[in-house]
Amino acid sequence: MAGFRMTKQRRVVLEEVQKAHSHPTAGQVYELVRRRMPRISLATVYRSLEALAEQGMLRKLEMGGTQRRFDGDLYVHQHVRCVLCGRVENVEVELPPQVAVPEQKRGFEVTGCTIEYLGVCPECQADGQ
Amino acid sequence: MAGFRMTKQRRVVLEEVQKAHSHPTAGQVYELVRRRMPRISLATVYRSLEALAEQGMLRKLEMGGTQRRFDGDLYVHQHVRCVLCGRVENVEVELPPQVAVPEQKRGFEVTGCTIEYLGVCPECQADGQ
DNA sequence: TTGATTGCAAACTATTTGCAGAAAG
DNA sequence: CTTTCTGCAAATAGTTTGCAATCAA
Repeated sequence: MAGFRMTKQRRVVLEEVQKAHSHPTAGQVYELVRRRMPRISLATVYRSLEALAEQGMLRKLEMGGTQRRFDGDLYVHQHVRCVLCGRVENVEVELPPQVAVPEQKRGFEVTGCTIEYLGVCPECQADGQ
Repeated sequence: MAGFRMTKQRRVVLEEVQKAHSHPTAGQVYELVRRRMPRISLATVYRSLEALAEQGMLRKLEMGGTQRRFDGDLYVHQHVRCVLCGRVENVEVELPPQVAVPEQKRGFEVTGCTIEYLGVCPECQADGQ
């Protein structure tokens, strides 16, 4: 449970998530990393993403949609997700305190608050026409 | 694509989601429905939930976590999700207009906004001690 | 050295699909 | 009747796990 080791694989996974300014899924990270390390396994990518998120070096996005996504940008922000293609982009939202501040709700000890906007991204708007 | 038929199976699925004041997953709905219709198949439950959501008779929750959840309560509200057990409860949140109102964001045509609180539910708090 | 990590393959979980027969309208 | 729906079984998609070999500290 203790010693986290920064292996070559984990370093590459981290770098790729950071420079992908998209919010890649594990599969997408795998494809990116594979260009530099063809022999890495998908399982290692999953385990690396998990371990890096646990270290707080990247963020695992807790949002709707089927697949999990990862974000190398640790600055606090919210997201818009395209309901058609699943693409996720950052948005700056002024969160008024009565929304943002974690508090007791229904007996839950609240630790976080996520705002997710849903919509149609520019590309899908174009495709739709 | 057109004619929706209210079959016996769909009626039971709808009733069970409505009276379960939890926010059941497809598997949970299957278990509930099976008590009244032992021969129903899981595939039918999935297809019924999908069809009923498409009719607007229940709501498919777009939120974090592994499994999809369904909500028979059509009144607008937000949710708290337990990060340990996945349980979801309703919360009333006053959404200030600058947060709630769909608008253009990053070129997206925004159609909705979800707020999800994350935390630890009372039961898991007790277990943790 | 020694516990943590990797690659591989197999296992799992949640969900979807093809199809022939059954039922709704 | 005709079209939609159901049950079953098989197929997918995404993610996780067991294990022996390998590597970081």
